[in-house]
Amino acid sequence: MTSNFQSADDSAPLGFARHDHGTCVTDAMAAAEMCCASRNIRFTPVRRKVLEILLQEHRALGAYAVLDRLRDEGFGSQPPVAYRALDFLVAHGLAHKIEHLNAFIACSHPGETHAPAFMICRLCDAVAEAQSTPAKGALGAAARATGFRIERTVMEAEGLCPTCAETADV
Amino acid sequence: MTSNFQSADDSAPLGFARHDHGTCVTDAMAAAEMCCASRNIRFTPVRRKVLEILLQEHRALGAYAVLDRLRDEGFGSQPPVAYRALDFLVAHGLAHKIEHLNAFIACSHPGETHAPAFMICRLCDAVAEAQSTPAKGALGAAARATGFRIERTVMEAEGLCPTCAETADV
DNA sequence: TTTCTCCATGTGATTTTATAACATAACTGT
DNA sequence: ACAGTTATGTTATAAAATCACATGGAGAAA
Repeated sequence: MTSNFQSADDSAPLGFARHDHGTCVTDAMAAAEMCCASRNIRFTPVRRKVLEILLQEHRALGAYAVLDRLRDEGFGSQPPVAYRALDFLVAHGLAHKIEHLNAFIACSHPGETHAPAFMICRLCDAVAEAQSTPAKGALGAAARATGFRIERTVMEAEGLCPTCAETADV
Repeated sequence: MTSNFQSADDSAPLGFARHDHGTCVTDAMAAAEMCCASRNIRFTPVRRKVLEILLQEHRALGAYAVLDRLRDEGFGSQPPVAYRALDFLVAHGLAHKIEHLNAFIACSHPGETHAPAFMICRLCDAVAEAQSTPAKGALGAAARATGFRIERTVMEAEGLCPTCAETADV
């Protein structure tokens, strides 16, 4: 079990809006292929499969949820298999880790170098990715003031997505 | 093991700068007492002790590191003891969780409502707390644009603190 | 003061998340 | 074809977090 998994068909939340999920997965996979080819990094079957899983589910997925799906597809079934593929995807900007959830999600803007920021709905677990500009905000100012050299940022907002916010309202 | 614990004496990194650690701990504890009293919440011995531990260490500490110290002080030695006290402190703004490290740190600005942002040195693990202004940055703009209602933010910058940046430079 | 209730603590067991260590296989460049 | 490197598979274990339930203490109600 583990996967009651039907969102793969047509529409699913991205940025809290509905969209054509079928082409979105296909397009993203194609973009990832290109990205890996141009950078001479190896987009192996496990890695490809993991990205596909993340894209299809289109929400943050725990490593063990990914692993379940990998096992179903005939890949290795031990944690390192999933973690290694996920680490690869994260390292190359094809996926991101949501620290607050200990979960992973496919990147919405692959290719571009970017500092992602996430909005995470605490009710329905939908996740939207936005671009942050760390250097411009209060954090950037603090870093400049203290001499801290920023290499990577984690920006996650927890709250209510538009849909759940409406429902929650009295 | 577990506690080579001498930073409690005099000076330690806060905001990557040295400061009088003795009075800093005392002052912060006093502020916490006041804060709890005025809010009618119970600042019990375990909770007090955990905050004291975090303040003394003055860096991000894992729950199990805190637990080790609690045991040494004669408190319960099972994980929930530490997690419950930490949850309490976090819930009331007396401490924060650094998601990226699965660790906890005493708040530098207790009392004030605030959206903390952290700068975490990946070499020496020093952590500095700054104030962020989520509503003003790119995240706030994205939230307004999509209708997302932000309740809490996690902002963590990983990189090099001034000291380590110097050392790391060629 | 006694009792009741609520909240906090203590403890054992378990779940979830992540890594270490090592053997095998597959690709890369020569 | 070979050596060197990089990826995969597997066993085992570590680290982080929660569940479930018993006990204890403070304050309110009788």
